[in-house]
Amino acid sequence: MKPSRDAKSVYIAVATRRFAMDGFHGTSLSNLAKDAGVSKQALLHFFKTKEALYAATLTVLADRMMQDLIACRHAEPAQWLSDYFTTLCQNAYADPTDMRLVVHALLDSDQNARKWPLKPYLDELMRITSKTSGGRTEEVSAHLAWVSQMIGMIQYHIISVPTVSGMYGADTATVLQSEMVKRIEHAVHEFCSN
Amino acid sequence: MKPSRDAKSVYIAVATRRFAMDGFHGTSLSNLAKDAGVSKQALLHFFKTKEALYAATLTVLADRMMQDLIACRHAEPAQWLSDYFTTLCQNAYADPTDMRLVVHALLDSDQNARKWPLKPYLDELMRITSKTSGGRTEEVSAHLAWVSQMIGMIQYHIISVPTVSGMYGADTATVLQSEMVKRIEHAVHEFCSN
DNA sequence: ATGTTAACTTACCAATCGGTAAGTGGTCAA
DNA sequence: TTGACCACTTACCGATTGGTAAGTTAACAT
Repeated sequence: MKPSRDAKSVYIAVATRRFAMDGFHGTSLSNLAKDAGVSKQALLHFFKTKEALYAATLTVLADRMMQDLIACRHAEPAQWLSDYFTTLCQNAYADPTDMRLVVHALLDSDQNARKWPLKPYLDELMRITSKTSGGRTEEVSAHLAWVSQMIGMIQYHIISVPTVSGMYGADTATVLQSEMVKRIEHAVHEFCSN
Repeated sequence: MKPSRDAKSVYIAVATRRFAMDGFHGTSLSNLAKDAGVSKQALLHFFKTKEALYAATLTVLADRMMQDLIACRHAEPAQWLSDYFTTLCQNAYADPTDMRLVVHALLDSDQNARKWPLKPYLDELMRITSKTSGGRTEEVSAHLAWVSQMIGMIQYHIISVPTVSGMYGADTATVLQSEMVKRIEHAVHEFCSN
């Protein structure tokens, strides 16, 4: 056989890009096959259905986001969060794929009982949050609210970049990006020094 | 003919719900026709293509959001913003259609040169923002950053409700909602008393 | 009464959808 | 050498897609 021992992960990478760009319904197996340079049955050989391939991309996405979070580990939880959120945002400017995929998955999640693999990632974020001075002994929902607010403003900001750029010009969009990073740092600092 | 003098707006209403739920690619003309109780050619009689119908729903959406914003008018700009954002969030709990449609449109916007009808709405929000004590004489991008952050956290929060509810239970999701409204008010107050 | 027009309907179309069935060719253990 | 297996292909399927063409029906102005 060909040197494609990791063909499966290649297909997932291709699918990740397409699903992030066009969503589940906007992506066809033919498109994915064309992107990967194989017939669509090559995909169906590894993933029995389109749904299964989609689920696989979400699982890999969840692992990747968890890794990125761990990679920013810092003794000071406030610094950890600040580093992570800012690098998350900066990386997304270069490649918004992951952020777009998460939002697409959120929009799809209600119409079928699809399991959500990002829960461990959210739990870890809440665990770090609870160790900051702003976290204290409050309830879980308070941590969840803050984490939800942070990743919400980041991910929404990322997916709105093309639109903002079209409305107000690329220059304004660029300034907005640095402005947004400042706001992220400010939000972390304000919460943790509560 | 039937009393359907306003059939066109009925079709737009049906399409709004469907597009908000399933996105552009996840919605078919057959579905829309079935929802409206007519043949799909009834839709194509008013809107030459599926794209045209989608564009019409976005235009009506933009008008509706602008109206909702104006309806909250208040002499004090900070109060205006606080009232608007909280009612926007509260209404979305009962009917997340509009918020979902906006996010779907954001995700679709890069793959074709689709005009963005929500610009006047954003401009109005920035105008109000600039009149608060927090707005002062700063640059436009600063207002845009704050407005983007606010509607981002609200809309993202709304579309994530089903997922959060599935992950942490309906009770936690309910608590999260009231927590989020508090965070909105806090964010407005913090910005305007800068 | 009659012609026009708006608001539809039925019939139909090529293209594409996700998915099945049946091979094909290369690798590797025995 | 052989046979099993894996990655993959070609061929094909019924269903559905967005959209066209040609009526049909009712309201209304003349």
